[in-house]
Amino acid sequence: MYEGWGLARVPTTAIASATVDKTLYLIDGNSLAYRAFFALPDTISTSKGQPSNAIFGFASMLVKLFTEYGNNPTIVCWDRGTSGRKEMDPRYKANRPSKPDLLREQWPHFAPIVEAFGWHNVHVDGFEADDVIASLAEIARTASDPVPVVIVTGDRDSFQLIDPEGHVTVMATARGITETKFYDYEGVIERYGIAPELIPDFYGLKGDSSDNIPGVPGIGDKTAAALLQQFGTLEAILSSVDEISGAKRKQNLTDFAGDARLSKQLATIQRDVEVDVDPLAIVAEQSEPDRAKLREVFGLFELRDPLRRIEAQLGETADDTPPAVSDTRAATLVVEAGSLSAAVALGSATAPLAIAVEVPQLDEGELFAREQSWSFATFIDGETMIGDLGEPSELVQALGERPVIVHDAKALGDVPTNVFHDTLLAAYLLEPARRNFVLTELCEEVGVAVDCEQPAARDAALTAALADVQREMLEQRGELELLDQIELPLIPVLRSMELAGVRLNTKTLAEIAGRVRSEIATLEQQIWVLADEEFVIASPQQLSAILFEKLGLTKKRKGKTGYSTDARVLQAIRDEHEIIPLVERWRELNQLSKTYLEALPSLVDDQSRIHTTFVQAAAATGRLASINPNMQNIPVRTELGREIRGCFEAAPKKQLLSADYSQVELRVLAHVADEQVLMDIFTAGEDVHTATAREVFSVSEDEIDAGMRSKAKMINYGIVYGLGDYGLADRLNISRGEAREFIDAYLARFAKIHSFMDETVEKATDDGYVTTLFGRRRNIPELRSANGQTRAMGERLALNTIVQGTGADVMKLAMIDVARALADSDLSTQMILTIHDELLFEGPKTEQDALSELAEREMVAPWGERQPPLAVDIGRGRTWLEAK
DNA sequence: TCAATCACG
DNA sequence: ACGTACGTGATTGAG
Repeated sequence: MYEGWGLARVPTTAIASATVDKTLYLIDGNSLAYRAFFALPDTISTSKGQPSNAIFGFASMLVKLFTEYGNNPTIVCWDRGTSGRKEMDPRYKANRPSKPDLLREQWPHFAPIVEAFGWHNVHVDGFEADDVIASLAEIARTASDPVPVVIVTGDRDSFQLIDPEGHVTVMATARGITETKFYDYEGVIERYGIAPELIPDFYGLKGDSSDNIPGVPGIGDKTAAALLQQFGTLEAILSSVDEISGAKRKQNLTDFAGDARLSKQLATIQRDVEVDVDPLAIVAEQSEPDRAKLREVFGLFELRDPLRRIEAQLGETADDTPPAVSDTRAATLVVEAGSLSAAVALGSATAPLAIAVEVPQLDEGELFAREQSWSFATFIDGETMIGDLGEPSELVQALGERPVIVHDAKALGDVPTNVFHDTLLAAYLLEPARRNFVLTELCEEVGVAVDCEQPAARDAALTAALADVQREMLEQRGELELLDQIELPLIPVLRSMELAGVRLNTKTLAEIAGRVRSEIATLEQQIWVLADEEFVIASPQQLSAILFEKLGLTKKRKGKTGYSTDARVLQAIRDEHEIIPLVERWRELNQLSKTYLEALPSLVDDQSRIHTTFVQAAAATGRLASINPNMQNIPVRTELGREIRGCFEAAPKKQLLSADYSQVELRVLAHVADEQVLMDIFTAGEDVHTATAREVFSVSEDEIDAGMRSKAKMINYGIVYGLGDYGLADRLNISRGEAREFIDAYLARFAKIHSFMDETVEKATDDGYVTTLFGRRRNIPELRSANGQTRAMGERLALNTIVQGTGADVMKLAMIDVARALADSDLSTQMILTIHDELLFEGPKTEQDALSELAEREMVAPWGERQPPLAVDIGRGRTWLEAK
């Protein structure tokens, strides 16, 4: 038996014939399509929300065949009814559920994929794919000059077609679809203990539940194989029942002999079906894949990786077919070298000019790019000009007020004054859950291509063409305004915050670090003593071995690799052993030490300031992300965490001011659900958690204790995240029933929230997506999953995306307004950080009163007259800790 | 490269 | 039978 796809494992017949003859591949299309569908999550879908998991899996399989076995003559066979076998026994395949809707939708698209490879689709009315395969294989096998055949399928009954001469072998999908096993004659004997031609007898005895073949009761894999080994065939077994041990088994074989014979017939694949293609002619012909069609069909379903793989393979075959071009304006490009000023003067001064900068490729071992190694290009109306730069900011400078189209404007360092369109941000709005936004890939997907050798010129032309397509798509989705009014104006705001940075008191931080390091060392020794051995505390596997096996503590949840040792588990077993509190403390200190105390000091500039990078195209909900370092998760909750946060401070003679929205997400929820009770709570300026406790527990204000408030707080957060009773019970340490009662009480008291949730889910399931109050859209393919758990996830995503996303929209608008207001004022204060619902400012103390007023005003402005109003809390101080 | 863990909102 | 609240990024051990 051969495992895997490796070329080295192709049966010798295939290798020997590769130069002279060719191997015929016969693929069971139905089997592969079904396998692909069930092996891959049904949340895989195109950016338009079309399910594509089966298409992806099916195409991946064909790509694998092509790239690893070469372009062999290939015929994909499809079912067209089961009538032949159905007439024998109406039970046959009777209990098979009909094709799932999500698969049915994808069904028409398999055949074109096959054709794009230059391969053939075949079906015969009244027969299943394996009958057609068998008949074709028979022709190939019995030809005067036999053609080797490889059958590709997920169904085991095809094994009966394997011949002892090695002409016919089976490549069977194993786990998933990408993994396969090769079976030849010996391989089947090894696996089943019987020869391939006895497979029908085998199924006659044991039956096949998936096809509803009855078989003989009480006989499974093992017995069937053993009996066949002993007696040879089903008939021989049935006529020698007397020799078989076991009264019950004897009886069954006698009583169900008819069923067994019928079952064998049902499992026997027909080899004499008339097929109107000649496999030998197909072997003789020399078909080639249609590159353009491959790009088209793969592009249609956004099969990026498979397309890349097949393109790489085709590239080696020296095919010089130019890429398919749907955008003719960009098709021909005359590259001209020019001066910077000439390049930015292309076209009319008010028309958007596309630009691209070529990043210098560092040679191996080279740490810095050579000077003058940046090149750039500008493009408009088919005209392009290239040139060299010292750095990108020269180009940005020269552009002045000229409207610009660019991919990732913020990455240029200096942001052009007038960014008309950013293809990165547009792509993000179109597919917010996407992870990579590579210009050339985005272009390929929408059918935009440019024939041009010069990289910068090509990218500039691509950017221009892509922008046109994107603006049209955004317009149709109602998201163009979101780009023009929010994402684009935000770019320079973010860039100036990145440049400003935050000052870190490295001296204080170093003191803390030293203290923590020694405590960690002490803890480590104590933990090792208690464990009676030295081990890597940071390894969950080793820790779990110590805690749960060596010390025998109570195991709680378990994950994929073993028992969980996370904070909640440790807290639950804290009293069981004195090692636990030490581990908990070690964990806290080690985490903070590694992530912050040790890492941050190396990131400061000569002003002792840290500069993060805000990623505008990261979070599926519309929020910003912060990297290198992440300034949005600086500690604050624990004592040590607060000490660390206290190390972020204002520059000398300056102060920090923090302005954060109070409960934005709950306010957004109250608004979008139009829930009057919740709106009233906010309008009255009440503490929302206390008020929620009052409403949910039906008690008066003065009966509410801290415990009730914290429970209400959990419920409030839970609602925003889409909680279930189990989750709430887990967090509140109460029974599931009690949690259910709380949730029911909440939804009864805030009835509009309940109906909003129901209506949102219903509409989102219909549409396939949700939108925020400001029109930001996110596809939720999970809602149409056949899996209930996945659907439940989709429901939570739908709700949460509206609330979290609307909050993000509001904050982005606020940042733009605040930045504009600051620029229009005579204040020197700078906005330096954004942490989802908080803005951090740094400036002279004398400006803080004016700043407070400005920040509050501009932060609530985007919300307009909506109810309930938004509220902003403001704090001031030398350090971030004091200001919060 | 992935899973586990934990920092934040 | 299974798994259980949304969104991120950084670090680490292990395969």
